[in-house]
Amino acid sequence: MADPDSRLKHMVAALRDNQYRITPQRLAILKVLAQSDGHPSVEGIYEQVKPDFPTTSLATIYKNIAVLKHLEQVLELGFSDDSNRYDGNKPYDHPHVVCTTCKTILDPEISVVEDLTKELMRKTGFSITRHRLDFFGVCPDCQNR
Amino acid sequence: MADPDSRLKHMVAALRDNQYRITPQRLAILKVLAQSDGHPSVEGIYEQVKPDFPTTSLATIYKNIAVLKHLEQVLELGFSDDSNRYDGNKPYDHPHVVCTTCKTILDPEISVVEDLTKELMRKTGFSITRHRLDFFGVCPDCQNR
DNA sequence: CTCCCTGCAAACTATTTGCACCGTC
DNA sequence: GACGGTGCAAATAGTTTGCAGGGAG
Repeated sequence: MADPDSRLKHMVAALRDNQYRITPQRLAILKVLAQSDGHPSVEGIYEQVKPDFPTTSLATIYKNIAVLKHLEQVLELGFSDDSNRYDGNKPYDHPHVVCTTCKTILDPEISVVEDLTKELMRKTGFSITRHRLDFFGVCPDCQNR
Repeated sequence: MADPDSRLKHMVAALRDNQYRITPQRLAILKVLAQSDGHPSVEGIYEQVKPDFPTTSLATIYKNIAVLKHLEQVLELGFSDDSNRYDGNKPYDHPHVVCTTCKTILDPEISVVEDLTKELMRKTGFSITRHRLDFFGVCPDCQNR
């Protein structure tokens, strides 16, 4: 995992470079995304920002996420049956392991993804540029209950 | 791919076995799902059923899909940024290759999925029961334009 | 001082639900 | 004939948009 503090600085720089202003609310959202290993939801970000900015609205969270997605500074994990989750640490495609009980999301180490992509391109003729690899199950903690 | 006709019979049998009635509309929806290699959307099913049943409503499609999901006779592929797609031929988890231009969805042959799952279970301690593996790119046809 | 950003409320859209009539079993 | 299914319309929920005031640069 990247150092959260350097991730934050990198995100701020990316915003400045593109003439986006650094407002306190925006900074608070960035901090949540840069520090979180937990892949927070919009609601989760909202809850974490609220203590500092009680009047914050969900619309602001959504608007900022849209900006960060556009600058490729956050990875959006959409789950059609659940709320979206966001990864500000590794804003690029990578596999996830999801606990269906406690909703924890892990970033496992996998090496074969590139090979797999190449194999598929060869077999299908597609030029593949993105992927979404999710595995669902129950985490060790939830198994022991 | 399974023989569409035998898939249809299998789906009808699954419904009968669970005391669901076979209405003409329901049968029409089953046919679309059993025969389609194209992984249709709700809207797509709707369009294909309409010619035979002009008064069909989307609600009926949704209700029937809910039944079929419950009986595990259809695989739902939710895309948070797009409408859901359905696979009635292979109603179990398997990888997909999606063309981001024409929205075609292929079922590629991949062998390593089981190995990958086992590796992840060993590394993470999760007990993994489901997966969702999507690769996105541009299909050969769309590349030549 | 300019103009982007925020936050409220209203709008939107895909999906779900309620209910009366219809048709399978 | 009983009761599950259909189809219309209304409800719902997550997300997006419009707009006026506030604050970063």
